[in-house]
Amino acid sequence: MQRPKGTRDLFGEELASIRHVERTMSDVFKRYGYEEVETPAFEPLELFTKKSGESVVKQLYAFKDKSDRELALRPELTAPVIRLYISQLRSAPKPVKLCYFGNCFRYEEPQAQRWRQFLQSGTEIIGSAQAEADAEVIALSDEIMRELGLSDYELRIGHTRLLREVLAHAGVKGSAQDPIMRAIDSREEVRLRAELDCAQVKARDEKLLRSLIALRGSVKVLRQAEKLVAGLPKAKAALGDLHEILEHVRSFGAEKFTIDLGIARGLEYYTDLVFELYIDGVQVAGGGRYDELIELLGGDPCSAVGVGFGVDRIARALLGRGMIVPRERLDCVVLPAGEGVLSECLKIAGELRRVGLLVDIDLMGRKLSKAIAYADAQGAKGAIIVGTKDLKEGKVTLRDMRTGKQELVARRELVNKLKAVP
RNA sequence: GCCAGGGUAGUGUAGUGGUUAGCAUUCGGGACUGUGGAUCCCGCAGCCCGGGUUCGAAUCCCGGCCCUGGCCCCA
Repeated sequence: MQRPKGTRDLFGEELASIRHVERTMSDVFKRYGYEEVETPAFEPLELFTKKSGESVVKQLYAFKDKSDRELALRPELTAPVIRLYISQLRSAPKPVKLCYFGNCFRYEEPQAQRWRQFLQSGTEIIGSAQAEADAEVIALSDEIMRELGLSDYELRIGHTRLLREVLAHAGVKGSAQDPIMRAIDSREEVRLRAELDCAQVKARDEKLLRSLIALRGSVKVLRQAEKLVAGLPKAKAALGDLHEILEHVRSFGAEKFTIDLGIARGLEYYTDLVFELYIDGVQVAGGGRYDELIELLGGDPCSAVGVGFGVDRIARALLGRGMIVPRERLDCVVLPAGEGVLSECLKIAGELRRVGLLVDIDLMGRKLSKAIAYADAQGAKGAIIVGTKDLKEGKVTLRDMRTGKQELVARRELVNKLKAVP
């Protein structure tokens, strides 16, 4: 039997790396005051089509259950978490700060760093329209990367409302902006030109737009952008928002970012701030503000900002750098030597495990020489050899697997003796 | 969905029409009936699936499945 296409079996170093990433994220989320939530792996199909339209159905694992309900495996976690908020937490004290981990599913062709089932994590701040909320989400993302030792990541920050206001000024309104936003996001000159022609954008506005999306760099580019949109108060306000967010980001202690006004995230639900995080050219996280999604999904209008992380991609980046998570070593392996000692071995293993030691025991009925080789192969620090003769005298042999030194220890002292060893 | 390159024991590989499909490693056992990492011996285990061509296919052809990567899109 083969695995379904685009899925993976996880074990060994790779799984250890993923768990390490999850643990680190979980710690940071908690430190920032987020509460963990978990939602079902499948949801009503509508939850995902509402925000992105029918076009996403072909990238969904959508199906009907035995009662003809239209369902889909979740392709991402923001919409389910927002659904949870609307149905269970709408009157919780604001802001509602949630974090989550979970598998997501997309029916796409697998390729590098892209699978049909993958792990996402993330956070959402629901109920705050303040710039400091946007800034906290960015600061948290920065902190996670630094905590993981991936401080050479690239953080790009942009603002979709800025671009949309410029388009609105040029006479392109509402959803007519979407194809243009996608073209901007693709960074393909030809495609953008075609879309702008199609929307009959005037040369002057096109020039303004092109100048804006080409802006990239430090806070200095905000000044240039301000000059460009001087005559457009709404666009200027969007820039002011971005400026304020970045001030707060710096106060939070995150200095390392690039302003990139060409980030559009066309298909997504982002309304204002947008940001993306890259490692070695691979996007590992993305986020932003989405002030319309909650209403779209049937809740009362409410602002929200959040970030999603590609857990597998981040774990892969760690492995790619040789940053392997050291495996916890067994404290000892209990080895029966001779007849009639097995039950005593099982008792010893139980006692040691109950005081928190990492203990294995030979379950293969091996002879002592093979059993010691097994203990060695498992990387155990020590072995406890339980022999017929020693046991009759109420003793067992304690062997240091590294040095090979052995000592006889009274059976009664064994637990305390081992507990004392660091 | 499309494009390119691939699929031989658990892992890594040799094998281009006729081989008991070889090697290394891993795993289990033994030499070594209470002492490991060495050595030697034994054992388990494989041609992705289905058709076709042929006296004969791991090998050639077709289809599918899966893998690696690219397009689209995205984590």
